[in-house]
Amino acid sequence: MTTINDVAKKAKVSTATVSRVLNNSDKVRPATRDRVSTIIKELNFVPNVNALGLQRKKTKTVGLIFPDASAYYFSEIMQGINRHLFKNDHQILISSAHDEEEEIKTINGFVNSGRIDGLIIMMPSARDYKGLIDQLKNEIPVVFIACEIDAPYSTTILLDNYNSAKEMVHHLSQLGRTRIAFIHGGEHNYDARERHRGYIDARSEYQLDESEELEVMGNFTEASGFQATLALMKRSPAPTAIFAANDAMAIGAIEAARVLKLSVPADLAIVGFDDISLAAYLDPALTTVHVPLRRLGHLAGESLLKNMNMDPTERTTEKIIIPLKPVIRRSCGSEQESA
Amino acid sequence: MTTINDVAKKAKVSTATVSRVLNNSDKVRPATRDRVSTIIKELNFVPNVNALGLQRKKTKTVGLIFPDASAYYFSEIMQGINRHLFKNDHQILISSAHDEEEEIKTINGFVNSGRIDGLIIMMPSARDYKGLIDQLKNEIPVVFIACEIDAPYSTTILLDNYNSAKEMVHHLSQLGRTRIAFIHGGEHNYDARERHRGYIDARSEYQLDESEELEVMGNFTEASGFQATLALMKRSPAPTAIFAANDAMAIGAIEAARVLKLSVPADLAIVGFDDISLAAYLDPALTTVHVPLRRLGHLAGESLLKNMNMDPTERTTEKIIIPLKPVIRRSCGSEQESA
DNA sequence: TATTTAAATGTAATCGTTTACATACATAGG
DNA sequence: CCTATGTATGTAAACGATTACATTTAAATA
Repeated sequence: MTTINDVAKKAKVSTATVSRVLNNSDKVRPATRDRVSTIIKELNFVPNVNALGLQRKKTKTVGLIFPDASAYYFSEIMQGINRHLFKNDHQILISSAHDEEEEIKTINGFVNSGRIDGLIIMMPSARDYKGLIDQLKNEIPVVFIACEIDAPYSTTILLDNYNSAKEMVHHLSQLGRTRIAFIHGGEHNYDARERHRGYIDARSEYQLDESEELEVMGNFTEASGFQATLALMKRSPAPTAIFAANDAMAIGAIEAARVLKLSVPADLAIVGFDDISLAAYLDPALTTVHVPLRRLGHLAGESLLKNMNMDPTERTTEKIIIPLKPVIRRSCGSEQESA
Repeated sequence: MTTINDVAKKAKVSTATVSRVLNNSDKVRPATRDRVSTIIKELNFVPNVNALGLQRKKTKTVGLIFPDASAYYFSEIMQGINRHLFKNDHQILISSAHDEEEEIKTINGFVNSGRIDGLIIMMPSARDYKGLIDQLKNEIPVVFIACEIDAPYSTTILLDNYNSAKEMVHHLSQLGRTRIAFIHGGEHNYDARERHRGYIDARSEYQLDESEELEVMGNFTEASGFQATLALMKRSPAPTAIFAANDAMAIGAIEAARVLKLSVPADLAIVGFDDISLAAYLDPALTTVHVPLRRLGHLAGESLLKNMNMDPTERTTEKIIIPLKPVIRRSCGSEQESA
């Protein structure tokens, strides 16, 4: 690996001068600058990031912690983050962990090792991280995605799951469905809980059937949506609509309806949440809630970068809630078709 | 940020002793070790990675370069890589770039900056990287995924796209389909090209219709599969089967068939490639080729780590080809149903 | 107890940058 | 031609760890 010394020697200048050329700061005589630049290119010299980090206490790297599961969610969000950070010459260091303990250890390592300048935490299943957060706040800026953590001096980005879920239930009720079932995504997932809460509140607000029988637990997979639907359709009276907490489960539900020889939406309306790219290509096309994942990622990257370039004393606590729009397609039994 | 000096001072020992405790090497008196360890925990001391990297010339970080698109592929593979590396206490630095020029620059930066100890390049659209590869080989170990690069001293992991595509065509021909169309994934994608090659060779090998009319270009999206199918069904005679180069396009094709009031598989068999999780839940369930992405990622991580722990002079050129298995479901018109 | 020997600890150079400060050089003014 | 002044360059100390080598301390031996 070529170092600044190699360049300095070959250019017959001191390392200080090379450094000045690299950072195109100060006054360097044009002739010298050219000579040094040429040699830098000649030797394909790239400054050592460890030395840089040690000296500047900045690494131009942000950490990204994400859960094991939710690969789809993750990759889309990450692409959004990456686009923005790449433009600003920053790198992303990723880590996913299985349990909370591992996560805390990882975060601690990230933060206190001088490895990163900022951190994005995507942890829908987070519980109580108070202690950790207190550590975080003075060190580096943090952005939380889909965590119901009330962390000072950090940014939290949330989807407006609650209101969109309500809106979806409202839409179903407008179409005359009064017995609406819900397939839950998992007790330990923030988004799933919020969607469920919206469902529950809407149910009572719009005076729909409120039996507990209408709620069943899934785990965000097609298979769980399939099983859940089989179970739900054994209730009597059977539900006339199913609201799945995500599209994958809705797809499982549609398949279950097919197996049960039920027509969707005539016999049973089915709606999902996420608007994955193929939702429009299902039969029937799936009514769902569109979640702008790339934009979410973009916002996260943007907010983080902003805070990284800010004096720590000026940082504020920010909460961004992204409104979501239902996408009405055929599976809910609505006549209209919208983009 | 607490440093080794803070620890040393508080424990009334030299930094050398603290370092020895950290690396639990050498002989440190148990009493001293305990005292130092306690203080390390007390101060929540984590060694600075930049200092470590500078000194040890190892960063316990591997780079991962991936294309802008293929989010689904990417996230699955990445999870596979991450699982393995996390266990071995390594971090992943990711970067995606738009064009080849950007990619080369990124790689150059990664390799020559002392940032990473190994590199995984996922670049199905790679063309001619000879120059770059020559740079790479002496620096750090590299694993290529889905690149048809013949790089010495590196590992290349490929899917057996060619043979599986042939097998799929063979299967269709066995079912009596002789006019099989192909929806291409894109000229600049290695996997897509290989699948196409398999299709072409199978077509001639099994004496099927070989008209050029039967090939149409897509771009791996549902929408392109949809459009491609509309176009294909205008040929006369129309194809009796469509082989889409990935599942997303197959889904688009199924939807197109629906619009055209064609029954799948009776009128038109449709098969895909990838076996995404919901393929089994489509109507009809999609016959496709299963691609073990996590395993691919795992293999990549494993191979890279192995090479990183190897004396550079002992490194070999390795090529791993992952065999793929067709998953026969209903969309091809086969009676049998397999896992 | 004095001496040898081994074990524990400390000192200081090193890794590759940046940057305050010191110094050399060039230009202009007298 | 000499000095003043500003500009270009060099010197060396940091950043936070590791580690050869030196030194101190403790244990073992006589």
